[in-house]
Amino acid sequence: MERRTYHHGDLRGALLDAAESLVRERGVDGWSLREASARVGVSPSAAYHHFASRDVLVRTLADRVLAGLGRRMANAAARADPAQRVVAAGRAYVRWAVEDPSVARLVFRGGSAEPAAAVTPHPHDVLSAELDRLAEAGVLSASARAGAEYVVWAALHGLATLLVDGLVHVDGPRALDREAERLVRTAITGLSHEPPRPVPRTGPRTRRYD
Amino acid sequence: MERRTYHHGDLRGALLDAAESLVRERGVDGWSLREASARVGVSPSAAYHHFASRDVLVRTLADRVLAGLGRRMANAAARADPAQRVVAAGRAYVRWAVEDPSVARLVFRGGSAEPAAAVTPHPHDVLSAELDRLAEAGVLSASARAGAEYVVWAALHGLATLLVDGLVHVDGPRALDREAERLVRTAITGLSHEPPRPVPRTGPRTRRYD
DNA sequence: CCGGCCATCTTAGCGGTGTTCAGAAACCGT
DNA sequence: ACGGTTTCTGAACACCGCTAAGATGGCCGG
Repeated sequence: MERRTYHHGDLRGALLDAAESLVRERGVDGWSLREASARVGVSPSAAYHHFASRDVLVRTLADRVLAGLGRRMANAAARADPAQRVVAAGRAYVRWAVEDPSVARLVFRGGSAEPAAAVTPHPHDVLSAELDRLAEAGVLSASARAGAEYVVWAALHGLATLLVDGLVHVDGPRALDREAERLVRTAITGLSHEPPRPVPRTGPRTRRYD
Repeated sequence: MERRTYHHGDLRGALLDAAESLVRERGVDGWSLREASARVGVSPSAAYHHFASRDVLVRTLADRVLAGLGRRMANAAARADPAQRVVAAGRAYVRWAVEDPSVARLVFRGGSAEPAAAVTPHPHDVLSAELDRLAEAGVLSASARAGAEYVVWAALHGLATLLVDGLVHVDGPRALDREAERLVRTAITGLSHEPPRPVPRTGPRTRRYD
């Protein structure tokens, strides 16, 4: 990490980058702020002019990384066969987690830097959008659609975390995709066969990765 | 923490108890081994005669706590209406997590003290048993039954972790139960409407909380 | 009853951590 | 050229996990 000037230029961004590498290499907590500073070529205390604490650094990084997941899901849905959009988004979710488990753990751990963080597009929202399509297409009734994003999200998130934490193991990307697809397919057909409810469901509230 | 003898008697157990309280009070990582030792009334280094490291202490505690969840699920299923057994077990899973989020995070984080830990009954196994009942009752075909534990488990685990990590919020225990029930009902009906597969599915492997 | 053994606990200390704070260094507008 | 401001440094504090060497006292053979 060469540095020709006394002032760094973009120390804040560089620290986030270093932290992301360290998370990837050694896990969410397997590194120190001092180490990240050293990697950037700066004294330990320099970081405190950009982040109030190590924890804020980590949570800011989590926010930054989460947006990438949302984009990946949206892209996957966009380039998929119209009948497969949700499935594609779901597959992207768990693939992302498995490809980079440490970073995924970082994000899943929750706790955002800014409460009103504008993470766009948020995974929850791309799931919601796809389910809206399904409702318009008539495969989901109004009552089944209400809160449906939470059942799909829960299923995906569950598989992703079980894999990422090593609680469950699948061998190979093919099997992984199959499992993710089965999950969202099961959820969708389950929802579509749901007995109609009198009052539209409300479901959980205040989704946030914050 | 009085102590009349120089030797403690059951320092190992006392340390696990102290650690469990500390996890409950301040989160999985919001405490130090020194603090747990002090709470038990013992010098910091005493712990190292019973646990190779702080990490081993924590993972041993996780094992101990996990068995409680399995028992709760089994009990809930046992005392439930026969048609509601899986639902009851699932409800127990997410209730348990929400009632004691820090401890749940501890368990969910994974990593066991002994790889071959005989955690009985394991949550995965009680889910499996209930799905076997459903298969016998004919609501699940053989191909739908194969690997179904992972679908249900993933859904439950996803909701539990989303709640525990504060990524979603439901207000009140009623809403919580409703959500958990919807999840497993959706999964079951989704699985029961699954198009039959030629070869019985294999599904993920090596379930373990270790 | 006693002496010694040995598991158990303690004291002291090492290297490393997050964080603070006073001051040096370089950039920037005038 | 210079003063003010931003940005980084150096030293220090309290605490951490962990180790090594020694004190303590329950226990067992005599």
